[in-house]
Amino acid sequence: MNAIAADDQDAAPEHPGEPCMPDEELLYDLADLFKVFSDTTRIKILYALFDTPRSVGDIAETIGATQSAVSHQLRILKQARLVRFDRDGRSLIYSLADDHVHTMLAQGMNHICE
Amino acid sequence: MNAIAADDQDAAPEHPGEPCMPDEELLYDLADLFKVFSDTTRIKILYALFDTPRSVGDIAETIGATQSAVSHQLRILKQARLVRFDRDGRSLIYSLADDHVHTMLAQGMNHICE
DNA sequence: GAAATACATGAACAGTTGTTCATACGTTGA
DNA sequence: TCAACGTATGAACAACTGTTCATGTATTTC
Repeated sequence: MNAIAADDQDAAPEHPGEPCMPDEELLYDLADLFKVFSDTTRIKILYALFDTPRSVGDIAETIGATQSAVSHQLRILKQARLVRFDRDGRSLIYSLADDHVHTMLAQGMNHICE
Repeated sequence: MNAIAADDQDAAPEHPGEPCMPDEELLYDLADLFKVFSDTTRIKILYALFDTPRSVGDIAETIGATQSAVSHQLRILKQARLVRFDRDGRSLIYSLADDHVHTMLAQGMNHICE
């Protein structure tokens, strides 16, 4: 579910002060987005795909997790539109959905290593 | 620190900017950082403080939560160094720790509203 | 077609998380 | 000092999350 509040535009952003308080639903979506990044397995998957598209089995081997666990987490990453996949024979080749994901990861890492 | 994967089999660093697979511990820290942003109450608190330092009671009233719940979450935000506080009489005035927090929130919101 | 491969999915379980309730702590003003 | 206020904290509980195990589905090869 990726519902975006369509009927709520708060004040104009663009200052050291953002709008006061975004719509409740938007805040839920924001929390949900961060939640996807908040698990180690999913972070590992994202980093495994950082610059290399991989099959599910490849991911599992790379990060040292079972195929099932990876598949479960890929479902969540897919729902959040953080990864996408193409078919190659019987394999599904996953990759990061767009550069936004790179940015989010880099931003977080940047904060950690300040 | 700048720890790169220790026991990685193969690596193909081609993307400008980031290593292939960071150290396990760093990935845990990264997941933990995102985890702090992954709760609605904490997101509300951060937005309540986005451009206005506030006391605990003020925060609670602003976001519509109990004082206790807010205090519990502030402890987590403090531990993550996302907020700081100054004393004013018997009140504790909380504010965002630094601009990194603004950036993280904005980045996430940016992704949501793409 | 059947077997094999690659992946997805459901149920169940343990571990974690956030809230409420009650209470303790610390500061202020009389 | 004491009472009142603002905040922190611990325990308990319900809700959620991620893993494993078993099985199902889809695609390819024989």
